Amino acid sequence: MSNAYNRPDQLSPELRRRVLDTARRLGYPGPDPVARSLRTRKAGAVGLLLTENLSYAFRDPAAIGFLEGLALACEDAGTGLLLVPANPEREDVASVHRAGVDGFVVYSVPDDDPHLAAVLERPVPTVVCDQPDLGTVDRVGIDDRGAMYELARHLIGLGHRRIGVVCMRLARDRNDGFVTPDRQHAAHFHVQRNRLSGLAEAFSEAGVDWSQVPVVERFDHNMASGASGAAQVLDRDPQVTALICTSDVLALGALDEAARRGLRVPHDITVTGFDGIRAGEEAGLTTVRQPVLEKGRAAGKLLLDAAERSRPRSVNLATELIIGKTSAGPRGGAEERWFGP
Amino acid sequence: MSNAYNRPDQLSPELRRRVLDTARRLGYPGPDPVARSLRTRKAGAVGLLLTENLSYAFRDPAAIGFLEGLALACEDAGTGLLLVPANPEREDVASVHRAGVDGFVVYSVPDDDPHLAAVLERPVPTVVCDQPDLGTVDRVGIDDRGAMYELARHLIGLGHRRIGVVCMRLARDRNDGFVTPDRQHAAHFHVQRNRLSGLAEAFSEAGVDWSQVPVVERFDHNMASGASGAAQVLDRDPQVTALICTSDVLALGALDEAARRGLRVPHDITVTGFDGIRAGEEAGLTTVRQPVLEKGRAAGKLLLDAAERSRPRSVNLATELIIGKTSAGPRGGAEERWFGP
DNA sequence: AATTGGTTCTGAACCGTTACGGTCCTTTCA
DNA sequence: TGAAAGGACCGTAACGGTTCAGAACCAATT
Repeated sequence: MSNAYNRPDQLSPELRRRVLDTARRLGYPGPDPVARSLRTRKAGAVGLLLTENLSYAFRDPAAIGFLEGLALACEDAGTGLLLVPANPEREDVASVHRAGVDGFVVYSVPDDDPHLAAVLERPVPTVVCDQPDLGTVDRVGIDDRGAMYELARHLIGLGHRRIGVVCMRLARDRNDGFVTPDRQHAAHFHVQRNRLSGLAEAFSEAGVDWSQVPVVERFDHNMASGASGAAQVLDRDPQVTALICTSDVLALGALDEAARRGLRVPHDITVTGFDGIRAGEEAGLTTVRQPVLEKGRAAGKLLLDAAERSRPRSVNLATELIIGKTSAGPRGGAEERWFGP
Repeated sequence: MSNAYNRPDQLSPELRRRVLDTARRLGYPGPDPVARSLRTRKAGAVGLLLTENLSYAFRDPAAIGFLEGLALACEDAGTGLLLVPANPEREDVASVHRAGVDGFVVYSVPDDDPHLAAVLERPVPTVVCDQPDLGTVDRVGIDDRGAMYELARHLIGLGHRRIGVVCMRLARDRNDGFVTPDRQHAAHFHVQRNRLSGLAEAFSEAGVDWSQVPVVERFDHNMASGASGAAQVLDRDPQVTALICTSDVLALGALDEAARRGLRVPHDITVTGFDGIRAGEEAGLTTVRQPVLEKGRAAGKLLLDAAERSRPRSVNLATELIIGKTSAGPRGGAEERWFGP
């Protein structure tokens, strides 16, 4: 029976035809995929866990790029890609338990996320992305800290000392407002924590008292948040010469807010982002480009190669500092370069 | 055992604790989702079948919108969303057979696609989207023909009689070039066939000989195709006053090509699209807006409500004609309105 | 003391498939 | 002609859970 469908070489064409015929006559719809999966211990799919509402993945350009890369890798391997619903509001981990998959990719969730914990308990290979290295599972990411450090050095070189920062959410609780150093340090989102720490390091080295730098957090990740975050920084300190955003989406919002206030970029104020999305490129945004598609593809490859069960691997992809048209020396002041201590 | 995990009320807390304890001690990772699915006959996921490489879904704005809507519906229901790899090149239907899902959503595949046939053979509820009404399964879509007819009437009202068309692929075989009336009529992509037929009807009514209208087909769906398609039309007949594209992405490419040729839009030439994507909106494109997100959501709802197994439903969503800045009367000629026969 | 009712717990059947090993039949070669 | 070899076919045992019937137990009622 099974052979008739899956292994035509194991039986005569005669019998095969007869079996298939009667199967059809009896209304047999073909082998049941779930039963097959149980028996063969292969689900033919990998699960993707994201921190956000499923639909968010389709609204954030960087997430879309990641998904595209991951889908590419799955496609190559003929595997399905199961988007696991993990509503961050409810602590409903059942969806993770219910997912019939051969492995998980976990993309940018807070390190204390219960869904992540649930995934790690499942006895399947896992790849975490944009997360701290857990030591027990594969990881793919970038050097967020180093990349942001480099961007900061660029701004410092231009002469910026009085800056403001707009960042994405740092933890699972909503905190739309200024961020204490404590909260920065304890941030549960690995990516944001490292980007901020790269900034802090560079500016501290340049003699800036980091604890005095206004850092504004926004829970929602969209342009409106970038705009209102920028507004909050500018209201607190209208003298800032540079607005550093931890994502391009936020930076595009900040550009909107600058325009609304009649500030010319980069003459009156410098704005920078992070990610290297298309819309940012078109706006000439100074940013750090990260290979989002490659990240997704690498995660997929890592997961699907898990056959060679060596010890957990950790790959860092290269980033590139893009100097666009939104950064320049502080207004008025002569372009003052900084050459280190 | 099962009860200890899933039905805490069925046994004493004492026993439950003991069972869970020994389970942990024995390294039992919790109930196996696949085995559970087999027994309960519920996979907790819906499958999505697209005509294109999986990764394409993340590159086309309309597809992304659809996915977002579908993901939203799945999220509400706590179901997973399985992207089924259906490489259109290979006729490899196995992925459809292997998918452990409770139902399928089929999005814009050619009506002779073997994957679609495979889905229809599976004994699970199915919703087709942007497909002809099969009568046997639920359907969601728009009135492509009517919407395009309306757009055509707008152009006819502006005075356009000499037009060219750039459309997406009409069948599974690649045909980058002019399209015969036969091929138009026999097109396997329901959406494209109906959009073209809406155009043909309106312009025929206006006295235009449709068989003389240059219609160019492009297999790949991106801006470059739109540009080269527009170029091919303009090379054949430099006198056309309007370029009608069957998608916004193609239209944006056509705008590029017009600019390259020094044609001012809409003064020298009118360009129209279809879909109502963000980038088109920003470009002021005249187009038909269709509610892509709603389409996805409706498809998901239809599938997940399938409990009430009434007869197959068919829903049409409303579209809206958007008159942008890319359409105007033909150059030189006085704006000449057409009031019907 | 026996019956009733209710709760907690145990065991077995089943979901549909694939893997495996055994039987049977045919062919080949000494 | 008989033995060995090989191919085709078939039956059965898991895979790991859920469900459900009924056993066992305890308390309360007749």
